[in-house]
Amino acid sequence: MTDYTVRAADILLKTPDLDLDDTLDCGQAFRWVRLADGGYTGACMNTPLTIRPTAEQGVFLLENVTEQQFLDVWVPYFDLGRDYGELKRRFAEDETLSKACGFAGGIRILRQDSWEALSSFIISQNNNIPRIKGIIGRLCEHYGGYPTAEQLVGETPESLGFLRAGFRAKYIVDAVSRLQNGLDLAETAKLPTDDARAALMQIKGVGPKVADCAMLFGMHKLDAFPKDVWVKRVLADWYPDGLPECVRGVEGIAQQYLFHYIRNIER
DNA sequence: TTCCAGGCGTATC
DNA sequence: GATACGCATGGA
Repeated sequence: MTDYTVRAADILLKTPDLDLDDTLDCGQAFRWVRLADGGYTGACMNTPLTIRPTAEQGVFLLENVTEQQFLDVWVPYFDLGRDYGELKRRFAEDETLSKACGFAGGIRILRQDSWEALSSFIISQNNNIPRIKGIIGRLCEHYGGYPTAEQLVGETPESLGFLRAGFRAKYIVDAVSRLQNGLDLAETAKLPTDDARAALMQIKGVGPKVADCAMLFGMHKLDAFPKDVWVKRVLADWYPDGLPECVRGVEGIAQQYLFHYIRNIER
């Protein structure tokens, strides 16, 4: 379902069901910057990438990427092993989901680094997307890339004042401390979703919503279903009796289509 | 100016 | 367990 060719220092990727705006600017990752030609520049932790659409539908250029790097980093990052076409056909039996998939059919769930996702969504709480991007931008500028938890050891809410993250700074500090004292995100990712959620919620500032975002976007646990203010509206308006059968096991993917849909039609 | 944002901790019942 | 309120900051 996904084909690619090596072209000089670049990779030419041919894949259906990917749209860069839908996937890289839909509120699941906060570091991708849109370029004038519709391309994006960003990174997975500290592996940088510029990806651009080409004149041909469904064909993308990944610049300065080796074949090894493509296979090791970007195939998993863009979840290229999963058939989203098949998924959308399953979702089509539900009227609202069908509309959401029609609105932005090029959404994919990125496999982000677990620490980057966890810390990003700690920052996201009671915050808006432009400002989340600002805080994370200052963080990366200061550390010359997204800092690992180890790099943040020794920081205090005061020393992180330059982020202007407000009350969230102390939550980042607590997360770093937990990771230094036995909480292992790679091990947590192997737990059943309910157990992983409980483990993450030991961190101050991590409630059910942030935990589910960390699991969905940073651990690729597709049954995690983050309920933010927008998704609560979706549930109240369209699914008062619960989610449809067709999303079972991949509730998180459905969540992202619905989140993007309601955010863009209700404004 | 006021309201609100990909929520959560705390107090209170 | 449910509900009410404060919280840092800044975009709209």
